[in-house]
Amino acid sequence: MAYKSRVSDAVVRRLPMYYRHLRELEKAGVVRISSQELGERMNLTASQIRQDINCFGGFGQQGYGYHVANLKERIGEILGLNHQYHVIIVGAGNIGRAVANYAGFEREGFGIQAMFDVSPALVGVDVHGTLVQPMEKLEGWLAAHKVDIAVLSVPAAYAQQTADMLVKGGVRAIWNFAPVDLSLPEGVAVNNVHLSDSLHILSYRMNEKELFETLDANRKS
Amino acid sequence: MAYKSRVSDAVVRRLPMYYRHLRELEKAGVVRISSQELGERMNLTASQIRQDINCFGGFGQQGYGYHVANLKERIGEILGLNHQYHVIIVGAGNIGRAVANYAGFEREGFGIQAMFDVSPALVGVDVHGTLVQPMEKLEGWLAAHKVDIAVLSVPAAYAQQTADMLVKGGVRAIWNFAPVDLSLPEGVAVNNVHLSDSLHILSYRMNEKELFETLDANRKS
DNA sequence: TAGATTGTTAATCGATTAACAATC
DNA sequence: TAGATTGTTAATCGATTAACAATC
Repeated sequence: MAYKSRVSDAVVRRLPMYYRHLRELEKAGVVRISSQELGERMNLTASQIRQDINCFGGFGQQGYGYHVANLKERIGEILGLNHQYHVIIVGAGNIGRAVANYAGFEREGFGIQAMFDVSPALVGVDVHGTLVQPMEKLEGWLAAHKVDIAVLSVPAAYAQQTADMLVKGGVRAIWNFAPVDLSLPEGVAVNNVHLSDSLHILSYRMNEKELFETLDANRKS
Repeated sequence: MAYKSRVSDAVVRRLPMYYRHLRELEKAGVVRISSQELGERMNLTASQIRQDINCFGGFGQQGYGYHVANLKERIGEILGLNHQYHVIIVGAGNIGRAVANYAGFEREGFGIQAMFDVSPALVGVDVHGTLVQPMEKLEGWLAAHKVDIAVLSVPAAYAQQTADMLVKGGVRAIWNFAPVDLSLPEGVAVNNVHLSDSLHILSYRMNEKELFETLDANRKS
């Protein structure tokens, strides 16, 4: 039976945002906060915040609000940030290397164990302390090591077949940077970073007003 | 009066996805497609596809479906991909450089005109044919050149103030990679690529089942 | 013309907001 | 205790799906 998430995507997408704001508040020395205040800060309604948080339990206290450090901790746990993850990067191009060099992830428990690429020019190169291995070694690595998360940053044309190999090798989650909608079996988590989609949305937004002026004008005539 | 988008965010987020799939179909030599078939391919209902497309006009034909190349072209126009954009990159760290090196954008009309960074180690470095300039030159550059889009890839702590300077300098759109929710005036478009949020969502999803088993167990007791 | 498939209106479903009783 | 603010139920709003008449 397919596992059906109990929490809507809309809520899940807001969780990291809560975490970010709470971390900032904690750093700023704020001890308690009401849903009202947090809502003003984040541009959400107080009601929505209380609903969101209550998907996971009652972490507040009537008459008081939420304890910032505690709520941050709880949401961190909900996000799975209290675990350690073994991460590999498949595809050591611009994006793969940028992810590897991003120091923050290591600190948060996402430790990069290995990197792979097809290009002979990249094989053997040291990226942030990890040597790039040839792609042929990927299958063997998966057989010999536990890998929780794979960063998939290969060209679009190879993304699906590489993902299949990762899944067969026991990878539980794929952070997908290839501009492709992967089809994966139940139980394997994915999240996409579609850079070009994001840029296209930006260019849509900057032109929307003008676009509808044109469309409306055409409809009249 | 604030400009209110006529198209919901849910629809806008699907537009680049349509564009991607139609481009693939065109490349594969598919001439026409029905909303039914496209829906199966994209995991959407036929009804939703027709509703989405009709936000912008009737691009199909009864009894026939949609002409792939034509619809792709129309959606490209809707996304503003028929324009040329002047882009600058502010912050030449890992992400800024990865974006600069990504060849696809240049081809799509997003031409990188300049790059800026505070770090003396980066100033003067050639990134994909563009020399990194010191951050002090940013204000002058904005005064002297038309800039459509700024890629904002500076540390979180400097993101808002840098964005303010960009807006003052006439930038119409910000592609924000800093893990911050910027506050910007009406009329300036933003789109965020929050990498760490995305990774946190992934880690949530891979742990959700287990999380609720724990939460449910705790509730019983 | 008959068949297919859109464009569009109506029905349903889910997410957000409002309201308020519970309780710290 | 009185005041504040949550947790939670009910009302509203918007997005998705279904249905079907229009039309190629």
